[in-house]
Amino acid sequence: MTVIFSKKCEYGLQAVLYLAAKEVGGIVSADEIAKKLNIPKEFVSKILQNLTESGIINSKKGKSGGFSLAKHPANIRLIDVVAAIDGLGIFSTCVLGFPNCSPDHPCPLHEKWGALRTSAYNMLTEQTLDQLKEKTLHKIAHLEA
Amino acid sequence: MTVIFSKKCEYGLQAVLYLAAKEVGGIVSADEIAKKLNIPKEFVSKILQNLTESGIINSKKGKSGGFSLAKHPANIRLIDVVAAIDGLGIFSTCVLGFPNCSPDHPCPLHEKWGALRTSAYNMLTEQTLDQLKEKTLHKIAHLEA
DNA sequence: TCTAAATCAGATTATTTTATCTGGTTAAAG
DNA sequence: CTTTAACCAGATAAAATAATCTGATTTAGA
Repeated sequence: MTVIFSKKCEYGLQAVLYLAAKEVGGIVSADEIAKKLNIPKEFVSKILQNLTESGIINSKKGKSGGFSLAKHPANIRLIDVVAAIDGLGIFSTCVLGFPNCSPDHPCPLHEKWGALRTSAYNMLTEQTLDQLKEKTLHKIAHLEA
Repeated sequence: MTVIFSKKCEYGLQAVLYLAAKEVGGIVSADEIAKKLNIPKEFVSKILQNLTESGIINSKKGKSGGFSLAKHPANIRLIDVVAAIDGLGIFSTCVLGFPNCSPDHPCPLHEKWGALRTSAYNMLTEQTLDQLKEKTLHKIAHLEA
């Protein structure tokens, strides 16, 4: 099998989208996120810790604690989450795994893949959490089915 | 880090491109492929065996044996190699890892990602080994640098 | 015929990724 | 002040991927 984002990154994206779909500033526990998204709790907790270190979300300790977005959802782009978890290597390394793939020594797919990759990068840069709120709410509503 | 194709698939693509860059019908040993592409020999051997089972390449045993394309390079598409090694799951599973991602219950990126994914699929379907021969030769020429 | 060079098949090892566990710290609420 | 529900930190385990090893078989050529 092949992958675009690591599981960590997929879960991280799901989690921040979930946070954004709740009220702004709302605090949500890792337990709730894990249950609603069907993600292993311990795993998502670790990911949420990472995102807290990255400054994308805030954490509140102690009883009735949990996580909330660190910025307004209009100011959190999907690419920020990807960069924090998987890094941006996917947008620069050679799709065929050739070394030194560059305009000077391009791999056979350099141009064609580069164009697609740029489109993907731009899309992830344009899409912010607030723009996806409605769609996220719809998706979440159908998760138990 | 994140990945598009598995290492197996990257190496497999490199290997068939290499075979196509050599004369049609030419036989190349796993050893040569491994050395030229800087791929672990035992690993690429296994991959070449897989591609032989898939009918993409032929193998010849014994002394002066090796591998050659099973069809004319104009009839081998990159998507064929990807399908044989990684499968086509990447073109159907949800980029965010949500379950049941479909037109009925789309994830927040369903449409936008779907468009990009289709472009990628089409590109890999259109590109055949012969079309990439010149570019492959150029890339190979600069691999030792 | 014998040897060398190659593929083939299956097992094994190493590394990375994914997931879990254990115990500690924090803080709200009674 | 004590309990409880949460995050936190680091270790560990499990699974998947990447890589290697061992020995067998095949075949061209001296």
